[in-house]
Amino acid sequence: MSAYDTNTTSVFPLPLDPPLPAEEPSEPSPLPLSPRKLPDWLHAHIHTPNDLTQERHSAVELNLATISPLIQNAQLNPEQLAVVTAPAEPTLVLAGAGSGKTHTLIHRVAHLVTQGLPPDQILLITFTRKAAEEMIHRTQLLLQQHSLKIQGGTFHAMGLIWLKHYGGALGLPPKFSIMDEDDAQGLVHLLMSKLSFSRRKGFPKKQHILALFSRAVNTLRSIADTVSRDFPWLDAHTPQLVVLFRAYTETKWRQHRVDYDDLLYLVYKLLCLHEPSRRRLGTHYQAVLVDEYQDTTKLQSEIVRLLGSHHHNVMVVGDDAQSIYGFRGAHTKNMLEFQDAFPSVRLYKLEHNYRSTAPILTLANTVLQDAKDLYPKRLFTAKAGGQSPELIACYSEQAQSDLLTERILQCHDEGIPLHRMAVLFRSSAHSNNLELTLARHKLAFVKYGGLQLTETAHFKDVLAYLRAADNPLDSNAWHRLLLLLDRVGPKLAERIIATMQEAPHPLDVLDQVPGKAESTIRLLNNVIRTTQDESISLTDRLTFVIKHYEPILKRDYPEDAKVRIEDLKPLCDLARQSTSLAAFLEDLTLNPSATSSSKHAHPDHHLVLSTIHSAKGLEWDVVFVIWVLDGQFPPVRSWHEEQALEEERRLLYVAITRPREQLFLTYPTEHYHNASKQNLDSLCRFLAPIPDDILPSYEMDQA
DNA sequence: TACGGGAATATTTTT
DNA sequence: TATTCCCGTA
Repeated sequence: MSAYDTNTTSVFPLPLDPPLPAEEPSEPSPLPLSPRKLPDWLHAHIHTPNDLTQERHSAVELNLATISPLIQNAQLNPEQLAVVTAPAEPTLVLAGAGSGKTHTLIHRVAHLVTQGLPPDQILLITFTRKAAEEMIHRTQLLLQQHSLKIQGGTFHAMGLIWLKHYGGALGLPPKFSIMDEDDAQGLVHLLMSKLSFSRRKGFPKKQHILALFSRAVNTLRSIADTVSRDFPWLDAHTPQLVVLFRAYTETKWRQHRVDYDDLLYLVYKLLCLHEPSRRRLGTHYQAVLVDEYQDTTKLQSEIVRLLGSHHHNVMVVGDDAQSIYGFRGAHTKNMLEFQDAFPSVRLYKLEHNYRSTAPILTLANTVLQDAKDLYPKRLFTAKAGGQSPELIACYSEQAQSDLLTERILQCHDEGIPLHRMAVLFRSSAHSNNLELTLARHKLAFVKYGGLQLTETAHFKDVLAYLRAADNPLDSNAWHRLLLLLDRVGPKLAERIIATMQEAPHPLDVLDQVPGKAESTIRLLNNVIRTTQDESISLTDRLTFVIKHYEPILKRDYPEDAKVRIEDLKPLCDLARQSTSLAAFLEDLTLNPSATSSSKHAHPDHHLVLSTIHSAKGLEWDVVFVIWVLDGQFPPVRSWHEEQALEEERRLLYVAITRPREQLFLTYPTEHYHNASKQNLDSLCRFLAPIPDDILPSYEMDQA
């Protein structure tokens, strides 16, 4: 950590600069119109199987002497070994689904360590929390004591760490808090009404506005540009959106708060503009490894580029066929553009699938063969035999749930533990009926991707106390708290918050609010002051807050107040592990699953329900994909957008490549779609043209 | 200005 | 289908 200690105080003149120019910047070069055509450089670096053979031999001979037993024992195939022992230069690894990507990456880390690179100078970044956890965990298993020092996590988690140490150079205060999605929406909503951009005149909803802002930041484009590119139907509101974005940015900054995108954007800005920081970070990390690179946004790939600008020892791993975060600004072309950042890039491919049986892989390849804009790649497996996947038409949603329950129990009886089976679906709500049915049969399950405990009202309320204590400028927290009080409504709350923002001692303002709510506001203030008291243990403070909140909870939720109080218990357990209030809150916003993980400490005997997005990188013996009904998957709104449809196809590909042994695809043959007022009755369009010998289909009997 | 009732609406996916 | 937003009333 020594590299962090010095020179964080130098002031770089960048105070209230909004992240993006309000005026049009120089136009980035437009996308090539025929993205089907692959860039020339890609061909230049393609290793045909023959090339690979030569490459791998030289790699083996060169490095065998220095490879530790760790790597020799790892049973890497030649392609993987080539990646593991690749020279320290820009490297792009195209790794197909189930090709041992993580396995390869962690052995690459082991290789670097055995080559003498200090573990704390290796940076391992991924895009999702789950992938990060998995990778760090497996690295620890492999490297034991060394791994503790390896720097790794999600882009956002790393961003936070860097900003804490170097953010001062941007004028960022040493202490700032992180906004979650809800906070961001609340703030946008507030500013909208302040600026009287009423939704009446067709002004977009806050979710959409935020999506737009996020897109702009993640693609490094101006608001106006983003509107015309990605949100053309909002064109009439561009001037207001620009004003709103600036207000949003300035308010965040004034309140010492950063949203998810800021965690990346500010790092980007720091690396761009503050040479000392760039040099320090760039030389500190001697090797940068990025997983799931296909899900990287422009903003993230720029950070990678800047981090590697000194040593060029950057390895990125990904699979363009599994790029499923386009809605967040990721694009398959980001993967191909790696060359722009590092012209001397070498390309490696991992196409040997170790996960699935041949019939499953054939189906996966078939789904992908009509895909557009993808790097040509065909997975193969040595796992011969295996059962064909099955497509099963059910006559209703309930029938689908019943069928699944039956099959799951059947597999369970055949000796497959519950946690080695998973049900996957396009969107979270698709599992609602199934969840009820499973519960009726007393089948234990965990769900990834649904409404988390952290998103429930009572949870957010309690958190608001902690957040207000941690950062008295946090207007969302105060808004929430003040509205819990009787006789305080939006107007009064807003007035109080506005006064607090200006005051040198914000909390003192609360003691001087005249009017009917005077005493309750004072009481609230006392609670906050106590919560700030670092001499009391965090757990005790939390217990104190909950005690104060209890009567309010009983008032607002008289029916299930007891259940909700029970809900809050795990929070106390979690608090015990945190060193400070600030650390606790950070952990909670960046890692909300920590709450559920304590709740499901042993998901060992639980069936897994998951959105396909959350399932990426994971595998099970048996996988059921439900709701493969055109209109649900792919959703109706993607029907007329080619790009969106392509992403849906890749999403299906991700789902199909999850199982090791058995794959079932099910759908109800008929379902009324409320939003579009039409009846959905056809099979998912990507599966419909597939012949029976690849995907045998069955019809469920009427009960 | 707080609050409750009724109507409109649009409905992913993650950090 | 469930939320979210708007408006009228106390």
